[in-house]
Amino acid sequence: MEKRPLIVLTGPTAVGKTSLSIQLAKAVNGEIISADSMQVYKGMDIGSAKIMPEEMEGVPHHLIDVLEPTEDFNVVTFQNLCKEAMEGIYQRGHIPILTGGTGFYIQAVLRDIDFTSNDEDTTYRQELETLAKEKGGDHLHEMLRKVDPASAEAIHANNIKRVIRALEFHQQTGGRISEHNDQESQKQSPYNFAYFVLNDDRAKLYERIEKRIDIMLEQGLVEEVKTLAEKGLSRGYVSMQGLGYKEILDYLDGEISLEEAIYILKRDTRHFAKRQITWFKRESEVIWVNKPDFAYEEEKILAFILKCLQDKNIWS
RNA sequence: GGAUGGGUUGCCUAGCGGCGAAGGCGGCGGACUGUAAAUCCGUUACAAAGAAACAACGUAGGUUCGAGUCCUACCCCAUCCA
Repeated sequence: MEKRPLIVLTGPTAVGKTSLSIQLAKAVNGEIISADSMQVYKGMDIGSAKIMPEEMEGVPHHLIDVLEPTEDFNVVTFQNLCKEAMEGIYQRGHIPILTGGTGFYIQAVLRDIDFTSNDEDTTYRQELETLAKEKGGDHLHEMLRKVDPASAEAIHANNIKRVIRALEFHQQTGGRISEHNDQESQKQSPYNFAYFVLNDDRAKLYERIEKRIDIMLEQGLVEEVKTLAEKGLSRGYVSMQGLGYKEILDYLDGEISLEEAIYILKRDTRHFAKRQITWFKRESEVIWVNKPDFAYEEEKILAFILKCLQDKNIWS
């Protein structure tokens, strides 16, 4: 079977993915799928730096504004929605462009990772969470060591979320997540893809991040979060874990000053960008696009991307 | 001018005679396969392939086997009083 084409355009937060993605989509007659864990939520526009309809220039966008902030979102949901969107795009004879900064989500689709979807039952997970609170992370880690030593070796005892997932996996499937992960990591992508990572000098990137946050505040980030809070959204929700939301929520709750909230937001966004870069460095077959190499000119970057697509024979 | 508190590695801060100096922040690096904008780990004077040695305690002296820690003088900072 012939592999279908897929373009990935990603990079750390605030590098300028959105604007480039529009130009690219227009050049290749593509449709954009957002690989972003926050832009899926309605009413979370400013803090997630969501693209607005008037900025789309007629390019179709998918997976933006599809969930209420009260709903949970995770890789599996993303994977399903994304595949669905891709089917439609292929049927229309277009090429999907996966854009967004959530590396894990991109990987899930690109490598078609199998998450052995089990039921939605979260009681065991909740059990483990209370157990962790009562007996500590080391206790859970010991439990894991007994059923899946390789995972216990790989996952630090303090990383309770991942220890819990490994235990949950074992409980649900009877297998070991370490073995499952090994298998999945061998997989070849079912797509004929090109994976671009837009990047910039670290100092420049950090400058852009801080400037963007200042703009978000001017645009009314605090008001946006206040509106969400009035609807009953609190830190317990997945959506409220987003940068810009949790910090402002703390401010609105009177736990920290606005000044502190902004400081923390900027700092954590810098950290986040660094983590994204670390992720992309580890991904294989990525094409790095460093903005300074192109004198920061979007036309030059676009020309380079188009040339890569040709060389890779994406449309064969 | 006087009183008091203080000057420790990029910043904050611990230390109360054994310090080859703890911790936090920031910086840098890394992990990640159903919460991923989440969660977690490592590292951090300089030079070096590595070992050893040397590298931060305002300055200058002194006491002591040994001083960031005690004493003296001086410089600077903060607060208060004139």
